[in-house]
Amino acid sequence: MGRSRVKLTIADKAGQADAETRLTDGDHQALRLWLRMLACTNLIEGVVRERLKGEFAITLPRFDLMAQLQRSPAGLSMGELSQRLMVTGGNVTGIVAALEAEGLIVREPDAADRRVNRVRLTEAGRTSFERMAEAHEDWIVDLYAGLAAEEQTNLSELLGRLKAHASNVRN
Amino acid sequence: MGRSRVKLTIADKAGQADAETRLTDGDHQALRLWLRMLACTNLIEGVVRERLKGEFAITLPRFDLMAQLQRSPAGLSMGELSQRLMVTGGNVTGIVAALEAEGLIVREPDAADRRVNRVRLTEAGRTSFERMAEAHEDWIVDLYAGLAAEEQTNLSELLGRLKAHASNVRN
DNA sequence: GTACTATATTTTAATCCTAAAACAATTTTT
DNA sequence: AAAAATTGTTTTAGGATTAAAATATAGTAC
Repeated sequence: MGRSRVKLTIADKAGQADAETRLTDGDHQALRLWLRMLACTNLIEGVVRERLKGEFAITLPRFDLMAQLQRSPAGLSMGELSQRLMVTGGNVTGIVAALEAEGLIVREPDAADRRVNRVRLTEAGRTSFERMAEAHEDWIVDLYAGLAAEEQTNLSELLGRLKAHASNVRN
Repeated sequence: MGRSRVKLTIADKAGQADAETRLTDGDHQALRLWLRMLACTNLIEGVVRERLKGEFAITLPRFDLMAQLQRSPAGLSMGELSQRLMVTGGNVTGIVAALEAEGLIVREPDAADRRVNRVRLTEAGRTSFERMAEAHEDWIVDLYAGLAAEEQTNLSELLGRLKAHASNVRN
């Protein structure tokens, strides 16, 4: 298990890119690969954030929360949102408060269980989200258009195996 | 350019994983691929953050900043750190202040240009970082061990092409 | 040499995020 | 039914992040 010095930059905002340029000879293949993967992901996520903000004046977390609500027209509790978004409850509280202030969602106490707050999109929120989601999917399709369909399948398969293995390692 | 409804969860903490499970038939291949990629990256980054915190009581941004300093023994200015980490100056100010308070780095005014603050690792910081960096590289190698060397090369090549294309799209 | 401009850094206000504590309401135990 | 345990949500304290404003110093133009 030879170990070389690690040279890395992990943070990599969409604005500029290239954590990789920091690497030196002698670094492990896996480390190089990781930095390249991180650079890719940050690049794409940065584009999405930038455009959501520039074209729709919304942040990614708020967009994600609205996406969950759109898929559950009957509404979701704070706890369900927390699970689906895989963030803490306190975090959901803040994002919901912001979206509610903008009139995109409403929050009403559950009749059956008074501990529960039920959240759903307003009509304005639903309309607004639909427009954003269309644009979002187009952006992603364009960003990945550099790879042919077969290559995308190939990439997906490799990532699936990586994810499966890494999930085990985590525990 | 057919558009289907977008169903997605982007946030994906290391603790649980799987933004993908939120997808429905009819979503574009690129969107599915993107969510899988995001899930992978978040999984691995989560493991790294968790272990850095658990085993070394340090955050990832602080680790990254120390990594830059280790590669520049003569020290770096705040602005150079900002460029290399690809974050804003205000962000660097905060991280540097925290690391300085822990005695891992020092910050001293530049003799030639009094606007400049020069930052470098202390001896304690250097020793500490070396131990962490070794562990870090081992973690990454293990996390990627589910893919054979050839597959890692293949993955790296695909990501390289993706990054090149997406970089163009961004502008 | 004074005024303008450019550069380096810090500060401020906003957002996002977590972990842990505090609260409130429901359910279970006894 | 009272006490205990569980569950859902919010609050608090600590980080990380950005954009934009404020400071401080350096360099340029006149």
